[in-house]
Amino acid sequence: MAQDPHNHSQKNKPVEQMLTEQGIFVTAQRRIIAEALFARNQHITADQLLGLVNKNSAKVSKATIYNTLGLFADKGLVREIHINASKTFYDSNASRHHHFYNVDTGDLIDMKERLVPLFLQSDLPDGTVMETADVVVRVRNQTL
Amino acid sequence: MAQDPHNHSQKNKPVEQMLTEQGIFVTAQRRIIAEALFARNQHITADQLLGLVNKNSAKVSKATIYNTLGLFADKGLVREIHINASKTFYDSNASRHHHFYNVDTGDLIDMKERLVPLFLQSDLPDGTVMETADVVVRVRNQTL
DNA sequence: TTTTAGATTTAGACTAAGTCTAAGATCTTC
DNA sequence: GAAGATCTTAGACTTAGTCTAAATCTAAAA
Repeated sequence: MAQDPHNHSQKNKPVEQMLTEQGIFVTAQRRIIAEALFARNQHITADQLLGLVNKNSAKVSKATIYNTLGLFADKGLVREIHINASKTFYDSNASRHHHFYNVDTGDLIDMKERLVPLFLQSDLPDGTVMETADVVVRVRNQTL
Repeated sequence: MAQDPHNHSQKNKPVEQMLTEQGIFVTAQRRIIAEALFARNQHITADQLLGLVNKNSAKVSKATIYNTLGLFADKGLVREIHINASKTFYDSNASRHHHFYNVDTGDLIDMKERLVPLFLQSDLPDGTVMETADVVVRVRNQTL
């Protein structure tokens, strides 16, 4: 059940406030993870975040990284972007926007807002409500 | 390098023609896989296709299923739809359309064509060309 | 028709992202 | 501080997908 905090600039709030506003109980590990994750807008994998958080001495386990990213995603604080079966990014900017993925370089690039499609409730399958709308446009380097 | 055969009704062509038109050498295994895959419009996983093809006695190996689906995707005959890290569908209808994914039921549902966004070359990152544009809208069952 | 070289297929080992388990730690409230 | 809930953890486990190296197939040359 994703909330939609429309957190265009939540990165400026203390992470404690971000979490409590979404009804997330603040723990030491969640604070550490949130500090690392929301320090800036970034596209990061679970593994990269694990490394970042434990850079000097282990502080948070792999299971907690996954649990916490899942929790944050449920609450709408981060967005999961599934590129393929073995590449999932977490986007610390959860505001409404989408992505270009360069298959040659592996870069994930933000899409300009005007390119984002809108889906109305009436467009959805009967009896459903929207959770997330993800657009990934795969591009490759132009061959001259 | 995905081609775009715009194969709205390639399912009516003999599979041999579909493959040769895309420059794919026809082998026994590729014919078996293509027959099963393009018999109808379907969203199917690699594993399901492996089971379908080998229903009575083994005919095609797992490696060949993956290799062939990858080849067909490269040539634009099927579309890969990445739902999450452990769920990838192959869509035997490769024509331009997108999907709703119901997280409660696991159903993947075709999106009406008018909802499909368009991306112009000028919208893409500099020096890149579009490969595929995938839209997956995640929905959940409405709670009354 | 045999040879040859390249392409294809295969079994099964392997990889790695992510999940699970069950025990321990931590917090809340009485 | 005891009870009970929630959270964290190490490390085992699962599983989709990849890799490898040998065997097979194909087309066409000799």
